Amino acid sequence: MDQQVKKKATIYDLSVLSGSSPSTVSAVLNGTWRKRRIKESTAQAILGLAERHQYTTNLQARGLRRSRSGLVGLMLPVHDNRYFSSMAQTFEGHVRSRGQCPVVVSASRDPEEERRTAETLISYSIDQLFIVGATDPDGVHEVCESAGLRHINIDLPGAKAHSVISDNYEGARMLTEAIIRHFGNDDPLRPDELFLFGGRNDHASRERIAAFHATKKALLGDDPDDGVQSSGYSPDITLRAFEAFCQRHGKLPRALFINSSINMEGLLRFMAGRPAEMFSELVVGCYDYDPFGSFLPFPVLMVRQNVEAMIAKAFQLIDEPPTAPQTFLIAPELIQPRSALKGPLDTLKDIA
Amino acid sequence: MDQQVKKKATIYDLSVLSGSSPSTVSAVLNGTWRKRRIKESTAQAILGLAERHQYTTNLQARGLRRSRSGLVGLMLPVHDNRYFSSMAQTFEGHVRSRGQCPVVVSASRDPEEERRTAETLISYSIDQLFIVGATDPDGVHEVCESAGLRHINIDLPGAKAHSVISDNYEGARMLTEAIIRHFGNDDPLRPDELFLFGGRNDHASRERIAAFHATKKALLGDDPDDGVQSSGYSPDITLRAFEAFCQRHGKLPRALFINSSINMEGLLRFMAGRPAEMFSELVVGCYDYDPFGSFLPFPVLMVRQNVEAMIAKAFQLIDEPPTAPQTFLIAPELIQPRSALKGPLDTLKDIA
DNA sequence: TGTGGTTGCACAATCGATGGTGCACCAACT
DNA sequence: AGTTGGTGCACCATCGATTGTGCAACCACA
Repeated sequence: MDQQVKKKATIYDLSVLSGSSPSTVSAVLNGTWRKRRIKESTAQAILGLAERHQYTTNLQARGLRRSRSGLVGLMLPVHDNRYFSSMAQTFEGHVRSRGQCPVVVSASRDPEEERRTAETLISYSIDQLFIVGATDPDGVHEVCESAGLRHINIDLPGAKAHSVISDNYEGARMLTEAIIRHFGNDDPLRPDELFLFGGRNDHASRERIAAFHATKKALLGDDPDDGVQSSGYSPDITLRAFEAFCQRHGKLPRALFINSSINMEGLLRFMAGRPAEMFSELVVGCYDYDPFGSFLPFPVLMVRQNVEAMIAKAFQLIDEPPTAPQTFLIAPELIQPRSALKGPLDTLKDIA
Repeated sequence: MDQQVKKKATIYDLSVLSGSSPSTVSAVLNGTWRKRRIKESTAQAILGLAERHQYTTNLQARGLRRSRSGLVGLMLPVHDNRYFSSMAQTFEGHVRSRGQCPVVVSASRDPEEERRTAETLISYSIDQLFIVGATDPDGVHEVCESAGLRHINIDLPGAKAHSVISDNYEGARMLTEAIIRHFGNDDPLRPDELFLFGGRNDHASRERIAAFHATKKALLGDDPDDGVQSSGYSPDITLRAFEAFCQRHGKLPRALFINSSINMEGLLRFMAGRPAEMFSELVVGCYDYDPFGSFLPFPVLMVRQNVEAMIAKAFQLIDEPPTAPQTFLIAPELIQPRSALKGPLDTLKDIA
């Protein structure tokens, strides 16, 4: 029964208790004591005291002095999405294995919020910032740059810092081809039976749309002008796009290329309340992998972006001495329908 | 073209530039200047300077002085799961609207890691900690308590701090009943045709299992002893549980109660590679809601825990003066198959 | 005994902001 | 003239750690 809200022990407390100076205590506790030629026995004594008094370093004080914090930031567009949440999961593993503290925040795809968020993190002297799927990566770059903060873009590239992104063109090419081939030669797909939903004016969408277009043209001979229905990264807008489409055409197309799992949720909303039969012939390709999405009642081909490789590459790059900004492509993988892949959670141990 | 890595401006820089003292600058910049009877014109001058020199407060310094940081922590078991990631999303909204900075980290359901993580966050002087689904809430409590940190349990209750959890008994009761009723009277379910998979020795699992048991008994007259197959919170262990079950019984039961979406992923793994027909008669109830999970090729009844209400209640409690630890139940909701509900992302604006 | 090299540590400045206290100055009033 | 009561701000200690520097004490050796 110690006193309830006992103030945390500081190096000064330990200094008094041990009879050493605060600087000695500090050196012992942060591991630099050999360099400072502190006697082994002194060190042991202080370590013992620290243990007994449950000393923990005040990291704000250390951070202030060293002007870095041991925090490493990950800025996501949103949390609530398997693609981004698996990034967070993977990121955490990397950061922890380096003995630092991960900090994950989201910025809602709002350029203003992205910059504000970066600024806030900088005010806490974070050591590095991983910028995922930013709407305005170069805006965030400015903020980081002027604070001398190491940073890197992931998922969506910027012009002013290194970027690690998935090979969206190749992924979309594979996906489009797989959708088309799925129909075989008996009843082949016609150009006006395959539409792309989702997407926005960002690099990933542009690449995917370009590959979609080119692949359709190459394999089906044509791609009508209205083959792409932009609907941002919003389930509701995507829902409305499907409704509008049905209004115009009387039915859904036979095949869909869906730009992201978020747009895929728009399709779910469209399905809700409509008879399952309406979708029994549908074939869907979805850029992004979601285990549940892979088992829907119609064939869903998915593209799994290689999150582990992207994060690993990003960590490698962020430590290297700076060079001219470059974009690195990571190959994604085509996933067949009804696939339940392992994810970052599988590395955690669990008990039954 | 300022110098590349210009040091950030401090109140001392502005103090020199403005001819005022650092304390005056500080007061102006943190908004306490009226209380300190600083002249309006002085304040304006300093604010102008701050603007021009892109001053931003060093939050580590402020945090050191005030011994709090403006950071609010959320400790999750894992990120990569829609239940927890929607918590993170909702949490962020609340924290930001209070002008603080959210920090989301995961602790892998490992009691040791949970305590370490809490300790790290405390070392950064976070202001509050929301502990979600902790394996050892009371262990984390000790750590927080002895640092005088306000904290609250969510999803899994602790004995030593307030807890906000979903009403697992009632949720599981509704779910079990809905599964049973789903079969109607033509070909009613028999007691040995409904099994529970997943779960562990935590409060939520125990409640759900109890309700499952009681409801089965009440509606079907009996519940055989092996009606519950614990498999922790791991897709792979759950997969193996399904395989073992099939080994023993030659087939899956007609109906499944699945303890969480993580265990549900175990079912997906079991489905992968097996013929779809094997599951055409299956009826599943899943505790947790996942939009994609709701549209699987067989009926999936789901229980959506009311994340928004839980987080809101938690924020309310954490600000109240402390009283004896209490557990608050939040009613979950039974979700019919093929439902695509709105989530926290729907509050974000998006452009097409 | 004097010189030189090590050992082992203490001293003190510093990181940037905060907030209690004190004080000069001026106006108004007795 | 002396007292009272604002105004408007400056001074300075403080939060807890880090780190460059200085210096006694001791040993060895000539």
